[in-house]
Amino acid sequence: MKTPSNTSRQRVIRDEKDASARADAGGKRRPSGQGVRMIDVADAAGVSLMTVSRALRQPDLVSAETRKIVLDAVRKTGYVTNSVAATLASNRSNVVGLIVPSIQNSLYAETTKGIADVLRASGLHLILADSGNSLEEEEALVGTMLSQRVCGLILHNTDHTARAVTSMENAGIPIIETGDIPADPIDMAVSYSNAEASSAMTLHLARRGYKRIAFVSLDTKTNRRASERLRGYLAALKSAGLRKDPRLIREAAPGIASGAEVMSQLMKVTPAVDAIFFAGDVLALGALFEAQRQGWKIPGRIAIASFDDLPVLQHSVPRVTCLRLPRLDVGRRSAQALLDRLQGLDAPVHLNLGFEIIQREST
Amino acid sequence: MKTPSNTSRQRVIRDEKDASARADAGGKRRPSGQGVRMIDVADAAGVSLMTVSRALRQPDLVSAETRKIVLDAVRKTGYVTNSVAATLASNRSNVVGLIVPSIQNSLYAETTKGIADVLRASGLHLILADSGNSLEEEEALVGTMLSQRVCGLILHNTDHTARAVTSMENAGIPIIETGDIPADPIDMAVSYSNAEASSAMTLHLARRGYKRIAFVSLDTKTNRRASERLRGYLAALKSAGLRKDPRLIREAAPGIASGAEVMSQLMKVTPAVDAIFFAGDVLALGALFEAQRQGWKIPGRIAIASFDDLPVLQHSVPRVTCLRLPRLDVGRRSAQALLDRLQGLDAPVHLNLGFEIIQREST
DNA sequence: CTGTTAGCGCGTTCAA
DNA sequence: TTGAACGCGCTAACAG
Repeated sequence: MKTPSNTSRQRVIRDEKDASARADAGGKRRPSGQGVRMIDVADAAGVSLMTVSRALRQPDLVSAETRKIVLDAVRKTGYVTNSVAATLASNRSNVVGLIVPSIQNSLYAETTKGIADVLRASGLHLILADSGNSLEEEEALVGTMLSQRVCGLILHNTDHTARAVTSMENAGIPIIETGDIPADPIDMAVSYSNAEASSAMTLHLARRGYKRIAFVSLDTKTNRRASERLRGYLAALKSAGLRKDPRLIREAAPGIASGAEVMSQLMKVTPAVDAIFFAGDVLALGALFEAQRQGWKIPGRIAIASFDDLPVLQHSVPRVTCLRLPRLDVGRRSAQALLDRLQGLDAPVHLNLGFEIIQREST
Repeated sequence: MKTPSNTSRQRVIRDEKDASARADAGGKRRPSGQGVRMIDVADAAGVSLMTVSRALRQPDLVSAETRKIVLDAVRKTGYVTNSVAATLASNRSNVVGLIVPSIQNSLYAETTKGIADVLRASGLHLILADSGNSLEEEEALVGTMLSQRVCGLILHNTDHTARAVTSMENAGIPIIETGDIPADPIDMAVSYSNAEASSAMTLHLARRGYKRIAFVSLDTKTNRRASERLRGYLAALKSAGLRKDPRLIREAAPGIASGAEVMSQLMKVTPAVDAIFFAGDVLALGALFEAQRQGWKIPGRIAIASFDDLPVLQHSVPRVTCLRLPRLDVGRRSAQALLDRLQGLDAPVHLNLGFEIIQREST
């Protein structure tokens, strides 16, 4: 994405000012809370260390007055639980690992949010990392997360290296895969089906009378979600009795500019195209802007549908027909399944949360 | 944001299928890697535990052949470092805490990405949480992160409760604040100045000849970044010799729909307005769509500028004049400053990374 | 209800 | 270059 050529830049401020150093910048601040151990609290309260431990973690097992004395001592000393030591001693961790393909992508952020909310309500925390869509990177991240002794792992991906799979199988913790319905899940899966959703949208377009429906996605070779969407599209074409036209099937790099480019190309190479299904990223948005620029009426000249129901597509001109995927819910349910399993409950192993088609002005 | 009334929903699939339970769903998988301790590797390799520890962490201190034997044993046993125990024993942690106002907001995601990348390159990990713009929630999160013994903390916020500040001051770890230039930083700060940026954009609009410049932001009472932007706007008005008109100053909820709503209101109540500076969130985008819908020419009838240089504003019709904030860089530099401090270097205490104005078609 | 004892798995520090 | 003892700060299990 280059800066548009009609852009003039005004550099207003562009310097780094090292503010005058703080007196204590070297880092010799008094760790008045850092070094306080549970035993210090116990001494301050005049009780044993175990009483402090109980007062903090199982208050019911301690008498009300003792509890008060202990909590006062905690406040006074500025004690902060050391959950590293707690994890080691109890062999029970309270952090969950999450690996997403890209931190920046708002779609994953929604799932992340759902996960974080549910976990926090149960006192668990989240370690987040992104694989940059690389399986090798994912493998490395799985390793470091296991080394952190996470109590569970959630992956927004269903393809993994053999070694990553082995590590996870051996880890003895709940593993959740999402982002698609895996053929052979490692442990549990919570998602929607990309193939089903893609097929449904294609059929929806066919039902509305479109005959030459183009399909645009991200790279199908390295991205399972993209290839599943292509599969769904092709299946739908067949069942709708439309013929497959290779010129109408495209792959695009992520990004708005890329969507505009593909749109422009399709219109030039195959003017007979009457609908385009953008099955990924923000491609549909770029196409929409390109159409505005060129004066192509949507849906008069060309119809546009998108895979994800991005907020911007709900308010654009025209509003864009989309699939609505339960991304937030996928996050919540994933976290819940993980919690259930941790509590020994029989958590559901597979969960297909489905999707909806949102018909709007663009088709 | 309600679903537009012209939307018809087609529920295509909406069920949860509990797939037939896995044979071992109860969770009795063999933890063949989980229970492997360093001592087991040592036994397998016929060396002492310490030799294994060295072979893994300081390979140079071990002879080449011993190293090979140990690494083979590690592979054979499926050993995974227990960094919980390592942290406790060495009193040195390798996770950094990050608290952002909202995980879903892509603006924060960019900074998060910059942080994650730099940290990973140094073998550190990230614990992420969002405060939901609540200072109380932030205080709680600071507590839990300190209890995890993070080796550093990054906050995308410069306002904190007194107790949160005290905790952080006492923690004895590097603390980085960002999102604005704090008047009295806890430790280090890496950011741009919201007031400066807002002022610069307002002056930019004035210089281009706009006389009645409206200002729209998020809630200035609870959001320091918003109030700083308002301050910058007011200062710029004064220095440009424009008078302040209360009807031209608005606050809006976050979201595209909200931006459209404010745009519509401003045009109705004060038709003389000739430019609007949307100082937050995706408000400018909503305004843009509203203008498209109403047929108001941009910038002929009304000019629009935005605070953040969102990708969508770079490709919209028209392209929107924005401030470009170094969000990715803020993340990278924050992480770097933290790393420097951890290594005992004299890291810069304050860093003002500045900003640029990107003049585009909308003004 | 409270205290005591014995580790959790590893790194530090020393000695060999 | 390698090994042995000790302890990191806390919890589990039991005793009182």
